[in-house]
Amino acid sequence: MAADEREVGQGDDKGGPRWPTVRGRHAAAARATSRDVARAAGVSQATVSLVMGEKWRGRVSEPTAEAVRGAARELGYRPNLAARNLRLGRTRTALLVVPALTNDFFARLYTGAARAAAEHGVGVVLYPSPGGTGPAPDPFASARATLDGVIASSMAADALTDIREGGLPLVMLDSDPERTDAAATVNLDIADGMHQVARHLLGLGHRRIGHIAAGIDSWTFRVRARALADALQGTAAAVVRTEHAALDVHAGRRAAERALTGPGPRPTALICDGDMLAAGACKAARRLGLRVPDDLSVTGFDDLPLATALEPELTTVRLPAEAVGEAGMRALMAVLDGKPAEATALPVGLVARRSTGPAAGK
Amino acid sequence: MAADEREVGQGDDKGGPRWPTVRGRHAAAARATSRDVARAAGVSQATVSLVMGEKWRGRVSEPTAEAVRGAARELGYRPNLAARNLRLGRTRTALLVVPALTNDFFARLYTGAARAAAEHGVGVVLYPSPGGTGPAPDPFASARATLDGVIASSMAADALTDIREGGLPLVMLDSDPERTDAAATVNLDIADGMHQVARHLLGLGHRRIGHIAAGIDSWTFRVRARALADALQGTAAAVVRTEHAALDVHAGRRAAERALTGPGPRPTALICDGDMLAAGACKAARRLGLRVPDDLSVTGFDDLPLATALEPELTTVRLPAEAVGEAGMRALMAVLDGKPAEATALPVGLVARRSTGPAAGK
DNA sequence: GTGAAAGCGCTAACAG
DNA sequence: CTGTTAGCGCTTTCAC
Repeated sequence: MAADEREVGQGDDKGGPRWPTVRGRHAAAARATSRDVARAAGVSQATVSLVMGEKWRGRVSEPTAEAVRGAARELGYRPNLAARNLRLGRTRTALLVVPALTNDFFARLYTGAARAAAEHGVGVVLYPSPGGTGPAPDPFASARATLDGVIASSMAADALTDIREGGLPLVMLDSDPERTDAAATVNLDIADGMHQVARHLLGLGHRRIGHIAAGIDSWTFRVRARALADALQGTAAAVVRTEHAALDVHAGRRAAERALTGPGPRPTALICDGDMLAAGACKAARRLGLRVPDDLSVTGFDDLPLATALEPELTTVRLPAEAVGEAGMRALMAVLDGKPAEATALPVGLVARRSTGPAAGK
Repeated sequence: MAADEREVGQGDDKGGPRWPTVRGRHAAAARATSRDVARAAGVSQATVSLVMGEKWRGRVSEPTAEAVRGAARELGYRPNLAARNLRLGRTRTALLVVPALTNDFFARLYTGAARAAAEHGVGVVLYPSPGGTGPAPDPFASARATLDGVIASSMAADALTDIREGGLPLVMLDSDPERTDAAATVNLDIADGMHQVARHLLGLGHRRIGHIAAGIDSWTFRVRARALADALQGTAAAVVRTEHAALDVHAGRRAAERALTGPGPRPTALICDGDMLAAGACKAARRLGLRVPDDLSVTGFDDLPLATALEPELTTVRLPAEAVGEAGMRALMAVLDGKPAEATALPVGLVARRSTGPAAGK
């Protein structure tokens, strides 16, 4: 078929208008190549390459350059990326692996990464790993692009073996900074975020705390549990109940129901590992006839748009997702340039809204 | 620099171990090529290509094939995609252009498209257009991959001129089926969805309806307004108020406040162009001391996870996003195969939940 | 200041 | 059954 296409596209190489013409079976115009442009402009193909690559200063005369640009415009010339990539051996493209698309955190992460990449003339291809935080199967099958490097966010440490096999530089985001062979790491100060939540609740007089934890085995959630325990250490408060849930509203609601109706004293506050879980907790409260925040305080984590879609709005921890994406991409660029990459931990901040209030009397 | 790399990687072409070795400035292993594999297996480079491409049956003996596979594994050989793409003239990669990443609809769209693509051995690269539904600036700068085709969802008709310039086959999703030069179109029966909403509310006795419309100039929202007017035509009910809002919760809340506090009789039901707007409407109601659904019924559109994150859960219109993505990708595959693509319109369905109820007695 | 030429790594036709 | 060969379109020396 490729041969057929050549036949049709180049059969009249030495006469008649070569372009536009029909290529293959669907009526798509055969793309002009730099040789076509050269011919049209009456220059050599190399000159076209020089001009199009903005490398002509002092090598090609101004009128010639202008002629080339004109011919290129005329023919609708667009350089063939496959050829350029092959020749250059690099693609100026990075892959961003995320466990989910649905989550606004990752959308913002992408935005930041794409911005930083653009500054370096690099593109970003998103790969939502089908297995969530678990093993990421061959992203090269999906994002078929040849890649210069990979950034992965919030994945389990061993989820990236397939990807690492590609031998590409890897930057890990929101992941265990210890147990990793990534070239660089960018993290959030998750522990501090949880400390802030705990202090906030402590200050409001809460002593019996329930923890709605994400039932996902990844660094970011392990840190949350540990930090919460740390923060409560030596205070009058304690986690009286921990319930695990998948990261969605329904699972969060059921976990919160368990936490609120289980044996023992009822928690006056529910700390949730994510805003989605917190939304579920709010639903659970309402169904149990508890008012938020009067009877029950609820905190989230992430500050997704969901946090302000609810009423009352969620007290939660704001994660600088875009900054993480930017820092991650910059780290990758540094690695690609052979510069040493330092490990970063970005600050996070509690956003106090209406879902938390003073602990109910007693 | 590229020259340097070649030097380092291939300087000892005729002696010593060629692989692994150091390439460029960062310590990444130079990738083995099919020639390296051929040398290691003691066969010609073409044979390697045949074996790796699963095209060896009846052309290469079993032992030879096994030797090649062994050598490839040994060397960690991965075919160079840039080279393959250049040679084949196609990349088996499609671009999916969406106006937003944050929206679960588009996440599901991607899932469906990726599944259908995988069946054809095709990859999907996601391009979240920075300008939302507006003009999509050069996605080729971002997704640097060479592409075989483009699928665009919910974009303004003239937002794709840059993309179309690439001369690639284009399939449009959730877009005006008339005013388009796309090779194929896949749509949702949005009008029917709005009709269902109207009938539902009519049946509950609502006569004064407010419309919280998306202030976005795209087909999908124009249809909603028109269909609503159609559906109410000749009934006892009418749209007493229309307010426009950007597609987020806050804007939705403000628009709903305007609709509920403006002059004239207050609507007993608010039809919203999207679940996010409906979430805003619910917040507005609560702030105005109105109970949903007792004092005010609210409907959404899309059936995002947000719809069930709220309490009460939203009555909304479920859009088969994954099916749209699948159909879109299949249409693109058909176009690429030169087959005629038929225009499709997928059915949508009302999901009645707790945010709608009987109209409050006059 | 411009052109000629050498490949990047791969596939597919063709020759043995 | 296996090897040789001719490029895909581009970038980058190197001659002129």
